[in-house]
Amino acid sequence: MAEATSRPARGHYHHGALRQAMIAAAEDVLAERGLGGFTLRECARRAGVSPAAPSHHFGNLTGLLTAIATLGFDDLATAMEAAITAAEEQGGNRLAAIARAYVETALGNPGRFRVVFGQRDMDRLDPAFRAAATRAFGILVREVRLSRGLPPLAPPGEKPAIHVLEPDLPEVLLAWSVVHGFSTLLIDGALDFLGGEGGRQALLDRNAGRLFAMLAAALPTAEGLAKPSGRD
Amino acid sequence: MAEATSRPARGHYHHGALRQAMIAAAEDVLAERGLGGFTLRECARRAGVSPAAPSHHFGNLTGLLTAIATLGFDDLATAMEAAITAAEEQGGNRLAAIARAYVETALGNPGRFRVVFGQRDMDRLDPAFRAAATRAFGILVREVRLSRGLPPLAPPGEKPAIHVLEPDLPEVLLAWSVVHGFSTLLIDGALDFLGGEGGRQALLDRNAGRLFAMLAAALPTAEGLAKPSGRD
DNA sequence: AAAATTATCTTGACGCTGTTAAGATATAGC
DNA sequence: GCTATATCTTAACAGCGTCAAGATAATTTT
Repeated sequence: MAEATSRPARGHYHHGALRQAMIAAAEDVLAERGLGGFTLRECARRAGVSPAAPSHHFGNLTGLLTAIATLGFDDLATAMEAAITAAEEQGGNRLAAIARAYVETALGNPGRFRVVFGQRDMDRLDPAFRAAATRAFGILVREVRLSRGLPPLAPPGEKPAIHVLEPDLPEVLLAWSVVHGFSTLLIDGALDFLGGEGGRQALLDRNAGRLFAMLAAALPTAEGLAKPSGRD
Repeated sequence: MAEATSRPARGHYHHGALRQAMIAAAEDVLAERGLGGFTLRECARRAGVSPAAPSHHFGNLTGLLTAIATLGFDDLATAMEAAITAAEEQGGNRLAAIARAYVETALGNPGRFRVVFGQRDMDRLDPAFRAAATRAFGILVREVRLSRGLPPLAPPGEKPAIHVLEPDLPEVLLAWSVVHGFSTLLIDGALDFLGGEGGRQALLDRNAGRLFAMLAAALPTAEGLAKPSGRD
């Protein structure tokens, strides 16, 4: 689909919007063939340009993958925030909601998820990528703290200072590890031997409830400190 | 190192022990260059044979990676069992011990760990691989049940029937997800932005204690049920 | 408006990869 | 000692990412 986002106007030269066409092609290839079947030449082919063309926009393959990873991380954050909104309205557990959104996103496009977490060369120090990563991480930190009855670290909009959250780090790591681990185990096929009907999605549907409920219950609530009294 | 496990006796033909030489070379390459820098030709080069030679022993690259993955899974299981033994003698928490062993193994050779979990084409249905995977999974299931005060599913030595452990599946998934997620986040560099002294190993050392303690505490103990009656 | 500059894309080539077919050589069986 | 089989080499193939050089389009300058 999205043949090339815009055909070469007349001749062969000057695609015009190659950067976004390459990204669109890359997303398609990742969705169709996964990360293993992903090649720069195939993306260029779909965008209707020569293999050397993308170098002007991304430098090299690493640059393209970094761009994809940035978008992927952004979608991850967006999916989590949407899940929070939905949970707020329907009164569900917020932490379980973002956990579900995280795994669902990974399962929806495993190739892309693998790019986000650097299963192939990419630049983790790229500013845009770091910004997307920081945003998603900030959501997780905030929700973990809320789940424990603690106020957010900073007013929304500001990026959280990294060293400030040190005290909560183990709790955040627990939450992230659970959702990330479950995601990777699922998409890498490590759980396929469990069989059952419906494949991986069904495995998620069957176990997500209890799994994330245990996660939420595992985070120790801060009782005596701060304003809000913890329940339990 | 381990130049070729045994030099070509005289002429160029007939290495003699190519299979194990290839595996040794592959382990070296994975340790040195990681999965991204891993190639079949480089392994063949180190083993002192032509690029086409390994095909008689492994079929193709997938076959070699499957063999490596099998050994990797076996080592994972061995490390976990050794950790249990150590924890028994020193009175530590058994579940925390195998969790630590799992992450430590992953961090010790990330390239190999990635092969085990199929970041590159391999045959997950290979009998030897499945046996190794089942063994490691069996250890995890047993320890999760012990941690909850439940008896093992089957006498040691017999392979656990998969569908029997269904009731405990969420708990097992929680444990596996935590250790696997923490491992992959570490080796993929997703936590590097947290900075701190000592890098990833230090990050593990600093957080493993509370992280795995929370995991152990999160597994609900089976208090009154005794017999294998379903609960909840 | 014409010319010069810059950005963009093509062509062609390089060394690398995994895989295959055909031939050479060593080991094992008879 | 001859034959059969397993093992390895050589040579070639297509596909990969990348680079240098040249062609073309868009933009800016004059």
